[in-house]
Parts: sequence; structure tokens; C-alpha cells
Amino acid sequence: MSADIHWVDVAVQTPAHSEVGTWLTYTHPFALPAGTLVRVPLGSREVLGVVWQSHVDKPDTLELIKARAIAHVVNLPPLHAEWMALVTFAARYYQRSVGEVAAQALPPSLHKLSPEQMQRRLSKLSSDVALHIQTAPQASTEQAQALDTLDQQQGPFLLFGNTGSGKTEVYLQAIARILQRDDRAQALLLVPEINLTPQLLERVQTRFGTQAVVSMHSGLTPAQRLKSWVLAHQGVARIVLGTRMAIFASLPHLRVIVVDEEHDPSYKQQEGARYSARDLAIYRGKAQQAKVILGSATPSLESWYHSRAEVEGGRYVRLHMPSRVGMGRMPTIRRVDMNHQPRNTRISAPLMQALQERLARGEQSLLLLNRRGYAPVLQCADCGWKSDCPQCSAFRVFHKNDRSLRCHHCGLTQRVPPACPQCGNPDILPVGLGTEQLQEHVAELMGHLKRPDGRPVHIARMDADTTQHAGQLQAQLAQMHAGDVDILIGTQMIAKGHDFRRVTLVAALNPDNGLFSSDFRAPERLFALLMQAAGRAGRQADQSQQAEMWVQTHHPDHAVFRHLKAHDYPAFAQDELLAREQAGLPPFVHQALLRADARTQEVAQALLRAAQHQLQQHPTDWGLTAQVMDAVNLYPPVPMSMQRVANVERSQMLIESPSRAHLHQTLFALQQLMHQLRKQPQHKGVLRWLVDVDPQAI
DNA sequence: AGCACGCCGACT
DNA sequence: GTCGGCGTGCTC
Repeated sequence: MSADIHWVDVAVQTPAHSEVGTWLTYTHPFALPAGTLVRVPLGSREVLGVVWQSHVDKPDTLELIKARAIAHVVNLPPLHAEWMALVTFAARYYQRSVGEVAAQALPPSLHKLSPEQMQRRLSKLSSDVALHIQTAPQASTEQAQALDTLDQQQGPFLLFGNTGSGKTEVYLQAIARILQRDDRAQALLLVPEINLTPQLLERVQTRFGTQAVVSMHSGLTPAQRLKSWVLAHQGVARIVLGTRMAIFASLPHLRVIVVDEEHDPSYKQQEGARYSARDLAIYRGKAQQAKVILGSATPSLESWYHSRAEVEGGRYVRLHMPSRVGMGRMPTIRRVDMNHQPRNTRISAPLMQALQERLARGEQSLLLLNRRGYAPVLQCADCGWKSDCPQCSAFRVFHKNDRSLRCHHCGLTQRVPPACPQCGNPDILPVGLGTEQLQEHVAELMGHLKRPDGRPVHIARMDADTTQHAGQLQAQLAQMHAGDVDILIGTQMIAKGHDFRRVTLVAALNPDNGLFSSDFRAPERLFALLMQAAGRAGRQADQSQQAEMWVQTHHPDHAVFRHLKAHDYPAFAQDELLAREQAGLPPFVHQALLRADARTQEVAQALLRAAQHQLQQHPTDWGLTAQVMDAVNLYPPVPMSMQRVANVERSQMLIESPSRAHLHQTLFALQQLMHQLRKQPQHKGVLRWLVDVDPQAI
């Protein structure tokens, strides 16, 4: 007379690196389809989980463990098989548990709400699909060609289009074609930053109808996020616009994925499962038969390499759109050799002249400086004390606004001391230049000047400090568009995406730090930033003749600036790829980092050294063959370039191989090995360890 | 990761 | 006498 019992394997958010298996087994009176969302008891709490599979027989691994019963079944359609495959793939690829990736991929409210609360929220959602596609503007010849190729070929595609070439229009028309052909089809449009979503959302909603489009990013309230997620999951929302997290959106009828500005580093998640939304887009498109379009004016060298000719082994279809539409030509690049300027010049004489000309004509200028605050460090004129952070291996930045010293890594904020804490000398001085000081400096130089309309010039600043509160960014952008601002000073946030119509001059004041960084991707990032910044100038055809991008540098002949002057990304990429190939760097090898954190660098490194020793001396103990280890390079553990943050010492070991398969075999072996090593008493002091596959920086 | 249980110092 | 410090260990 025993009731039916089914054994249900459920993925729950198991501890990040626990040895708990892939899923936990619970009981339920009847079988549940894979993908069903459930709430299950775990220890003393109840957590959200995803059913992976059900079976009738008791699993033999469960002999000693008592299976508990599923508490609730969430009243939503099950997640589809492709979503589960994506989560499984991401978990394996980025070396995390399936449950952890699944949990990260679901909206937070789904975890927190009780079944009753969920039910109430769900009942409020409408289920009318309201797609109204408006007529698109006439495509240019280049756009039409790109659209035809997108139609005819399978992809994935790299849309290599100059800033202003109308990439967005191609995305929208490509999406429109696919949504028109299939009345259930869904589209995913990824953008790098939340900042860029509102204006694009408006444009997409205008084209496709407000109801058909939802957004997904971390700036939404939990309720909004849940709503977007459910609408996408139910197939009601036809277009999802979002940041990297949206790559995990449940889209049962996904047919096209667009990754805008695909080179942008923010597509790489930097905590938890360190996934790349761009790379997962490629996987997801293939697995779910959706077209994938990566777009950029300065593609990542990885994507550029993958889009080389098919006969050379390329896997992506490259689409080229070199012309600007509805705007003039790209700005003239002017390099100022700072070796011929007085020492410590911030704004060189010729740049001053050019800025004044813009002011006289009522045109806007952008000044780019990648340093927030007033000065990156304070120094005692007497004893040489510097404002270092007591908790990090970094200097605290001087913010003059509130007279504070702030560590940008751990957040430690203190008032500036009245005198040197080391020798008592009251003479402590700012060293180096930040945006706050630049604003002050420019105001001193040009604040007395008048605009053509007789009003005094307006010198504004836009960076993380002036945009931290809700609405500030939008307000600043509105001022800029209204023409109230004459000179806008800011960090890289002012270079990205904005369509400032009256800007005719953009200047990078001190881009040299990007040139000789130890990070091999620094030149690539600098080139992309400067090209993107240049794209802000001369967006109105009648003004584009005057449009200029200025670069103040001590290395005017450096390849980055040479190729920038010619607006020649392909030449830059060719040089850079050649250098990468010769140096044995990505995309010619694959990398992963094994990282360990501890109170002391010695303890952190000891764990990594032990791991290295085990893999090299006893590979077979960990299931690795000598051949695999021959193809995998383990570098000696070293401190991270940002060695100490919030009193935690960080160390890392670079793992490298030309073979993706061999690299991953090594990483799987490492999981087992690291769990073993951590139990040993000499490694007790290790706070955490983690693996970063395809790291952004090393 | 949470969250319990557990065994030693300063508070109502 | 308890409140609470975070060390240790477990979660189907």
C-alpha cells in the first residue's frame, strides 16, 4: 500500500566549491519534468532549485543519506532543455557547480518569494504578445548588403562597422526580419553597460512596440527583473535587451542574439562563475539554432581572428561596413608630442588654441582622462610619505570635494590629515592629475571666456563620482544634448556610445599609461577606447570638417597612435596579432588562472605551488596523462598585480595551453586536487581559491 | 555560501 | 549568570 515515490535530482545553489555532487536527490509523489522550478529543504533553510531529472528507482548512492521531500513546485512552465544545456555548459566551462550557475542565472526574487507571493505576482502579468513592427528607414547599400548576408548565411557573424556606420540599424532590421518570419521567435540584444540601455530601449520599443520588449540588467528593481524574466520565459516578450546577465534569460523561442560592442571587457563577469556573455552567446546560438551577430568598430582580437577567411580557418562570417551614414567623415587625428611641451603640461598650447576655437564657434569638446578624483596620490614634500591604503597595495586617491582620501579598491575613506602622518609636516601635496583637478584647471584657463550667446562657458565633469545617484547621469546627458555644456571632462564613460551631436573635438590628455602596462591586452583596450572616443566627434555632417581627435603623448610614433591616425583597425589588429602569435599569447593559446587568497602571500602561494608540484610530479594520480601535461604550461605562482585588497593577499598561477581540451582536462583535475590540498593543515590559512577561465587580465 | 553547533571573554 | 566572538562542519 506504499504511495508512489519518485526520486528527483535537483540542482541547488550548493556551496561555490564544495564537494557536494552536481545535484541533490529529493523525493516527490510523482515524476517532475526536467526544468521544473521547485523549493527544497537544504539544511535548515528552504532554497530554490531546478529539477534536472526524475527516476523511479532509488539511486544506490543514496544508501546512507536520507532523501527529503520537495517542499513546493513553482507554478511556472519548466525551463527548456536548451536553457539547461547552456547552464550545464557554462558550469563545466567556467568550473563551477551546475546549481551555482543555475542560481546565478535566475532572478533574485525567484529565490526569495514564497509560492503564494509568486502566485500573486504572476497573476498580474498580461500575456498578450504585442509586436508592432514600424517601418524601418531605408538601409544604405552597405547595410543592405550586410542584411542580405545575415539572411543567407548561418553565421556566427562579426559585424565590423565604423562608429556611425549604422550597426544598430542593421541589428534592428535583422531582428525584424527574423521576428516577422516566425510569430513566436525571440531576440536577445546584449549591450555592455546599463548606462547605454535606456536610449537603446527607447529606440527598440519605438520600432517593435513597448509591450514586446523587456530589459534585463542589475539596475532594475527585483520586481521589474522578475517581470522581465517571466515574460521572456513565457514567450510573451519577443525582445530582451540587457547586459551580460541577460545571456542566461530563459528564451524558449530564441532565434537571434546580438552582442553590441562585443569587444567590451564588461561582458566578462568578474565574480562567481566568471563567464563571458559574448562567448556564451556563440555557444547558445549554436545550441539553440539562433543567429549570432557580434558587432564592433574595434573587435576583440579573438573575434577578429575567428573571422579571418574561411580558407585560413576562420569560423565567423565577417561583415564590413566602413562608411558613416548621415554624418561626415571621421575626425582628423592630431598627436601632440609632449616631449616638446614644458614639463607637467596638462593641456598643451595647440590643444588650448583648438579648444578656444570650439568655444568661439559654439561647439562642444570632450576631454578624456582616465582618473577619477583630484589627484591619484598625496605626498609629503618633506619625508616623502605617500597616501597609501593601509589595507591594499594601492594609493588612496585625493578627492577635493569632500577633502577625503579614498581607496578605489576597498572603499576605505578618511578625511585628509591636516599634516603628514609620518613627520608632522603640514605640507602634503597632490601628485598627478585627476578629473576633479582637470575641471578646476580648465576653469582657471578658460572660465572667463564667453560663449557666442554671451553666457559664460560651462565646464562640466562626468565620472563615477558625479553619476552615482539615480538620475544624475540622465540629467548630465540631457544638459550635454541641450548644448548647455561647452567642455565635458570625464573618464571613459564619456567615450562610450553617446550621440552628442555638437561635439567637434575630443582629446585624450594622458593615454600613455595604457601603452606600457604589463597587461598584454592594454594596447587593444586603449586603441578601442580612442577609436570609440574619436567616434564621438563630428557626428553632424555639416560640422564634421572641423572634427578633431587630439592625443597628447610622449610616444607619438607608437603603433597604437599611428594606426589610430589612419583610422585603420585592420592594420592595428594585424600588427597586434602578429605580436601575440610571436609571444604565444591569446588567441593563439588558451589561458586560465588559478587564484588563491590568504592573509599572507606566502600561504596563498604555498597552495598554488603544492598544486603545481602535484600536477607536474604526479599527473597520473589526478587522472592526467604525461601527454596532456606536456601540452600544458604551468607558470610559477606570483602575486597578483593588485597584490593586496582589503587586507587579503592574492596570488595566482597562470595555466596555458594551445589545446582547449588539454587545458580543461587540467582544470578538472585541479578541482579534485585543490579540495584535497585545502584539507591539509599547512593550507588552513587559505581564505579561498578560484579558477578564472579566459581571464580578462593576468 | 549560509547556518548551525560549540566553547571562551565582557556586559545588562 | 547570559550575549556573542568566529572556528568547524554539514547541507539530498
